[in-house]
Amino acid sequence: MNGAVSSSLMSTKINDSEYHPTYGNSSQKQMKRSLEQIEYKENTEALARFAKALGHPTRIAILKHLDNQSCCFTGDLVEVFPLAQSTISQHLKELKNAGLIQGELKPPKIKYCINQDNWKIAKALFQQFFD
Amino acid sequence: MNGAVSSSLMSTKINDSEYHPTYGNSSQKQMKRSLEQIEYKENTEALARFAKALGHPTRIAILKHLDNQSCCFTGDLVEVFPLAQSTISQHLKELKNAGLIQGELKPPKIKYCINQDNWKIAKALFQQFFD
DNA sequence: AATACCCATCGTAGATTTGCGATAAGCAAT
DNA sequence: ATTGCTTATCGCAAATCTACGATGGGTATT
Repeated sequence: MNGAVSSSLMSTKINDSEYHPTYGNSSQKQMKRSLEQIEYKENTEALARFAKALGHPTRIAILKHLDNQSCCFTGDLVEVFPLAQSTISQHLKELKNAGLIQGELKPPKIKYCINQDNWKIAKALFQQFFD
Repeated sequence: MNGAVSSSLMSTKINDSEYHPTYGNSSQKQMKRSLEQIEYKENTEALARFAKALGHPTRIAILKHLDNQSCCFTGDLVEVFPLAQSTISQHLKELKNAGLIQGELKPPKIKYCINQDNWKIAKALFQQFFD
């Protein structure tokens, strides 16, 4: 059901133990929050997921930079932004998990590019959402 | 400089003490975080701000609902979603602060609609972002 | 003025995010 | 095997987010 989107979203992931914001909740410990899962429509979660990834100016800026340069290395970004290398790396990870970018080993560096397939999906989702 | 966008974004707000995610930081207390403000390009923050507001499935669903019904009351949403009234209200507040919706007093209720002006701005920003 | 209705706001708890420095992990060359 | 370079991950602290119940505020109506 979420096949086309989610499966390709994860195409760059190494394993599945990555960050997954599960709305509703999968943990077993007692909570204040309602236990009942909220079921959202078809593309609602996918769109929210993309939006969440875009919800930080640094990540927007990274994507813009990637789009301009077509590709770049982590180190390039560290020089562009006044943020620690670990912080940049974390933002890259989130963008990767959201499926918006992909990394390619270019030893000793890692080259990041926009993930064009998912980019198109995201674009379509936003376009459709805004009518 | 951010005139056209930001000023209209705030058009539905009552006062300015609302939530403002200031990237970089305005508080004076000692922090681990870098004190230097990060300056982002023109529309980067505006886009991130819209994206952040869209970054939760419930808010996407609320907006879809508003778009279908063209308008609706808080109470309607409370019936649609398995969430507390206060939670719905909070999501509405965030959407309002982001400028995506606006409220109109319709005693004893409050009628929420899409803020068409800012909707167009957001749409344009995302469109331009995705090329 | 008091009531009733609807909704916002407050206060709180737990989860998540963001940031940093420090450390580990991966790969190529020596 | 060791070194060097690059990047990911860990562990922590502070801030923010999400959710709830409880309370407060505003606007008719009685």
